[in-house]
Amino acid sequence: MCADTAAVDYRDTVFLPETAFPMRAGLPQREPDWLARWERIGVYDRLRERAAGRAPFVLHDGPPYANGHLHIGHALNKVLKDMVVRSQQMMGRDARYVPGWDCHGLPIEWKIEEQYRAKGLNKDDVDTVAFRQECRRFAEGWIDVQREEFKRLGVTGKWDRPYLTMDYHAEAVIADEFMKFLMNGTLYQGSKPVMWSPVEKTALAEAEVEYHDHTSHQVWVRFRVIHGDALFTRTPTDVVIWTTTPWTIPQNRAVAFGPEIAYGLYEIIGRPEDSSATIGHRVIVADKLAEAVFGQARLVGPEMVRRLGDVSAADLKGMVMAHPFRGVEGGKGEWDYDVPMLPGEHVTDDAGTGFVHTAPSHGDDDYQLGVKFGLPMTYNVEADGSYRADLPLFGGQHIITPDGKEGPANVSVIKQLAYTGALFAKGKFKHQYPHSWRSKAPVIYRNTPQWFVAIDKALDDGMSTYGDTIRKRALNSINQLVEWTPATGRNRLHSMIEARPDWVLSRQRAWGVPLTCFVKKGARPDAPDFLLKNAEVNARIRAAFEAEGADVWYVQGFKEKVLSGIVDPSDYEQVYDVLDVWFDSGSTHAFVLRDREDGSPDGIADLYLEGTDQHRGWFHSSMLQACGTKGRAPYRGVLTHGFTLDEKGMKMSKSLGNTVAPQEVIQDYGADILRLWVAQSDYTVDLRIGKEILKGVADSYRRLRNTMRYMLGALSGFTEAERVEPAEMPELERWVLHRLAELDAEVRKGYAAYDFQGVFQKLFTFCTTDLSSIYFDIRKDALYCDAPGALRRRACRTVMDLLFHRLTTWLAPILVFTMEEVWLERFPGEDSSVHLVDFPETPASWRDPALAEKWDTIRDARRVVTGALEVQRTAKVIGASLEAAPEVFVSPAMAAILGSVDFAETCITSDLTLRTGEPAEGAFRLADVPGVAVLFHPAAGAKCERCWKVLPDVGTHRHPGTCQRCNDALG
RNA sequence: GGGUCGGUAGCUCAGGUGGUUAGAGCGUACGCCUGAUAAGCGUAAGGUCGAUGGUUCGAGUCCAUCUCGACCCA
Repeated sequence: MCADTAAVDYRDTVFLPETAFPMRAGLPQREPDWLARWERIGVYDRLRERAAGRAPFVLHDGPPYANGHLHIGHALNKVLKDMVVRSQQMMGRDARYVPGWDCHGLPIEWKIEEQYRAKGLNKDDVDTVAFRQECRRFAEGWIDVQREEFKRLGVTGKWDRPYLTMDYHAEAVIADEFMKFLMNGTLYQGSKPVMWSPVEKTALAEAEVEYHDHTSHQVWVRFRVIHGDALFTRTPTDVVIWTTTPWTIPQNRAVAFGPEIAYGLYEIIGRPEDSSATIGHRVIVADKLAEAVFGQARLVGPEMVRRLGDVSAADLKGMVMAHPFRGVEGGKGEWDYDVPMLPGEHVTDDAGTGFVHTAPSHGDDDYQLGVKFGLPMTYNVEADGSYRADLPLFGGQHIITPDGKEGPANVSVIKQLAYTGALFAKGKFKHQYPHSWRSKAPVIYRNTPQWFVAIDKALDDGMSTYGDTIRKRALNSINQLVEWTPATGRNRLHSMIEARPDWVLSRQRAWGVPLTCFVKKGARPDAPDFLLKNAEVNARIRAAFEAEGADVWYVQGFKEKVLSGIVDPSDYEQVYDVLDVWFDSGSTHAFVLRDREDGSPDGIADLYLEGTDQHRGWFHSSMLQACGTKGRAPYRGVLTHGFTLDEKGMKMSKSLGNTVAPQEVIQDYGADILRLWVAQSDYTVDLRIGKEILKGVADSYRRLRNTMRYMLGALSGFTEAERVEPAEMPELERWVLHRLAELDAEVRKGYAAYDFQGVFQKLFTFCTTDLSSIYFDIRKDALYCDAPGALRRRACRTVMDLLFHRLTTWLAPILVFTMEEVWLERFPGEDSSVHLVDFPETPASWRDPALAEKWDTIRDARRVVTGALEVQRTAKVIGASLEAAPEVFVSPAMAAILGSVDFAETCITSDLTLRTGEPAEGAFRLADVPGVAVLFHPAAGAKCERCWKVLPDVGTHRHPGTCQRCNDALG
């Protein structure tokens, strides 16, 4: 070749990949366009039409609370749901998804009250209906915001007609469901202490209080033993209790001791000058705490106190004390009852005296002990934090004043204790004490009448297939009727339901569905006619709610309207408590699954999917509710996911500054990256997210995107006329088809098990290790350089087409935007969408395990060849593998295998020679691939200017500088 | 404080009923290619499997304790 003869540039004759599909996605900018497009086409509704007649798959949405922007946990939850719905649809079901919102409840009520206060208004002065309507408008506002945020994640569903717990129909059904409990006899009125804010005159949930430092009074109080062993009664003997809430002393009904704690009997033998202690009196306290307790009363040292002996649990059991105000002047006999000594597991000797003053109306442990031993509840404290007016000595005094300050009650009680001689010691005590979130004022435990559902009451409702009580039905459902993902969910819910007490339904609130019932005036709660149970009344209530919503309950004259003609309205009182919002959401199965045409045929969902916290929440309340009204669980499957944590596995919090907002991820990377993060994570445990993790996800995305892009480029101009039947394909193509058949089964199995991580990991690894590094790499030569009509090239393009259909659809439930982009690049059109198609059928005949095994062997041999080339590359002998023509020494059996395929092509070398003889000296081997040795030789000949292979015949053809194949291809 | 769950390479994850040098992909480093090019291919480094003790011939895998973290309760 003459130096002045410029090499011919064959670049334009090579069939390079051609595609407009950009390497960089630009997801944040472009995703909204696809969303708009889906909305225009009406993808969700169109799928419903097309899927008519298919077996339904109903994922029932757990309603998020309509308050505030979405956080990453919402995003995780909705994306998982979306991947379930989309994959089930594409596997042939009619997968419906009706999103919902939880609308009633305290947080919204607060926001409105806050607005009132800002305007100088008081909630109590405002008409309830007007107040409720403001709450409704507030919820509506956030529903619109959240709906847009959910849609932006690419979540498909019936967004234009979601369900709301505040829909009139929903409110009617919730009331109706409640009345089922009224009618079946499980509803009863009881009372229990709840956290109560005297300032807001309302009960608070644990989540509504915050703990702050607070300085309380602390008192040590003597309870005189009046019955028991003579040892404790013949000489004045006191049991000493310690409390930081002196105001609860008038409500004392018992003293609790710890059965495992060591107690001692102590005699007072000395006293400081100004002490009120009486020499000769005796005191019982826990030994471990004795020194500290006597120290508080300034009785220090052996000259003041002497230990007389042990007091055993047997001594204590059966002991009876007098209330410290027994017989007090002006007490009018109020406290002349006996105070029993009771064993309590909650008592410790870590602090106090080893004895716990028990006021069943003012503490949870106290209440439990009271239930266990039948202690009477007291009703001494009013809603405004004052003692009831007719309480002797203290009537009307405030514990907490209306402006949140301490009232006189504590001091009055302490003075009275001192006056009666029961005050052993007193002081101040700084500790963490619950305060109202909103008013920041201290709260108290206060006994309040509440409505309960008895979960162990036998029911006679004809729905006892799984048990005759709510609890039995729930436990049997958990064990027999529900599939749990992951399996640990079963035990979790089971142990909770097994141990739970009766369900408290009532909240003293305004924004909710009222407990639609009436009580007989003057009747005791345990009287048979206490609750009005009348089907006609119920029907009227339901009809009224259906027409006008639950607000009508609060309209003047409603009681008369629904009761007149049936009973005398003046005989009954209307209940104004509202239902716990968990009852609302626990009833969604009724007004969504049962009542909507896009619900489920039997009113039971195929899947409930929520975070693990919902074992205590929605899974739980839905279960109890349905067991009372349907006799079984409202779901066949429950999937739980973990919580989202920061990169280090720590909880996210605004104060730590480690939060990741979905809006930011979408803005920086796009929703598909967020979805891919979900798919790459193990949702059965807690999930981590942060900068580095997202960067990794974006890297994976780019790798995958390029694989898709290459496929698109390779398929440029592909027509059906090129298609080749598998039987005519080279083995390499048939091996890819085999892999597709394998993957088809794995993908379907994975999606059916909601194993998105497994599905994605398998597909991603396939794209990387099988396609990018093997199949695509090998077939570049054929794709670029073979003549368009060449069988090998046609086979490759056919396989590319089959790959395209499978990969785009298999990945569509995860990467909803990107797969649509890929799909449209090939199938543009106004109505075109990957989301309108199913996973393609993959012929079982593509499976060829023998071929797969053979290609495993070939790939092992290939690794030895590449290894040998790598040595030469490092030694700068060659650069590209096409510069080599190695000699490969193998066994005859291996030679038969390698000889049956184009092994040079497989290794991307220009030539290759198989030898069955003894390997040459210095041949390259790999330890884990025995029986294969490779001796390097440079390829002989010249580099074909078109295909870059180095071949001997280059330059001998009509087209200068080409090899035979390229010369022919050029025509 | 109680119940439940989890802690395997920098990251995301595999590792049935205990058994040879603990795997994959990504990332990193280095090299190649420059006709997938803000790409592609190859090679390599990287893990006392949260810690300690125990059962066993042998433990990431079983048991106990501890530790860290999460959720739900108190």
